[in-house]
Amino acid sequence: MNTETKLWIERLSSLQHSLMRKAAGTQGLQLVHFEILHYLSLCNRYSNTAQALSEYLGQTKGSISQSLKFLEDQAYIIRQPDTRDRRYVRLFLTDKGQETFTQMAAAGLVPALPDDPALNHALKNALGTWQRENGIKSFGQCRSCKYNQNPGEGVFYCALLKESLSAQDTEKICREHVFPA
Amino acid sequence: MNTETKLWIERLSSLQHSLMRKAAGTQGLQLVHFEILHYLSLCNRYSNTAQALSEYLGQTKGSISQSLKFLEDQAYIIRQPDTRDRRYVRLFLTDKGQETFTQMAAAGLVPALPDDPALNHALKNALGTWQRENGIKSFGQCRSCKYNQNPGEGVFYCALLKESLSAQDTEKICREHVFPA
DNA sequence: TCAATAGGGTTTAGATACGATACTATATAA
DNA sequence: TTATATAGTATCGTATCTAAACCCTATTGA
Repeated sequence: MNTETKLWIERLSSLQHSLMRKAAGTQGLQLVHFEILHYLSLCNRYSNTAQALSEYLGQTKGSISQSLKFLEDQAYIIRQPDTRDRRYVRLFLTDKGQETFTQMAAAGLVPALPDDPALNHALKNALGTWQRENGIKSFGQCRSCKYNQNPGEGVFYCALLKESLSAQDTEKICREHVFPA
Repeated sequence: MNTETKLWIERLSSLQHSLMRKAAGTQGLQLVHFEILHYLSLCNRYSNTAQALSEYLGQTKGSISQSLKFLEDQAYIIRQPDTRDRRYVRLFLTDKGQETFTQMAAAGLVPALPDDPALNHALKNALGTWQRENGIKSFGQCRSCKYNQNPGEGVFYCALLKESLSAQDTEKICREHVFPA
């Protein structure tokens, strides 16, 4: 069993946690609120639900539901029932929510990292391993998903959900994301 | 600003959080208790204090103090005042604490990662950058610290605390750790 | 057709973490 | 000797978290 890699990830993880907690505090928000706004600014149109958030953040549905209630009361997000499958409640950032998140991110409160392709590659591998061994969702970008197809120039297609995607769509993170084998 | 690297680290971080929370739950412990036992099993003899734990886990002293009280009441750790500087209270795992932690770790409840030297190297760089730019402690192993010297075969010396270290000592993580420039 | 099952979401209650503050005690510096 | 800095503890109010029970909707299959 390797311990060193986990050590570094744990360390980076707890550092990022405390730094983001501070950043959220400057806007009168809790860490989890910042994380939710962050997720909603990243996820695609299939993944903007409470359940997906619960899986992404590793918290129970109930806890997420409470946080969403707070964020809706404060007008950071809106909740809209899905018209096709009325079990789903779709989540959207309001202008206020988008602006608040952008401010926090742009204020440099969250530390930047050097852009290292080798690091990205290695982290992807590590996450892929966890995903395979623990049955956990990876929430990667569509363009790194095994279901993503590229039939023409700038045209993409999701073989799982059977819908066409724009180039911009493939930058979003998705609940159904699976790494290629 | 690079976003992709941070995304992967956030994802690995929240995954590890929820997996470790589950692992702790199997022993009737909270996540923070598991993290404290973990830290105490890793840190060197200069770093086994409440203050160091507070810095390592990014939580307030008060919160850590409460958790330590619980762990001492349950006989997972003992607290001993330092004889030289009586402001310090040194923390030690009891046999029960060590055994409990070993069980959780060995049960495979915490996912393993592939041992990737490139990943370790890249993570070290990222952490070093954060450390320099945010004045945050890295808590690395002594053998990767700029104060660590190697005057002879298997003999090490800490130039900061001016004490000699064994090879085993240099595997421990230290509150005073600083990456070389 | 209609029960059975599964999935998404909410609510509630109890436990707990967290930040802030005040406080004690020890060591170091001026 | 006084002032300052550091380590730790105790307490209180707020808000989060988990777990469990529950509701609603969609799908399955007999």
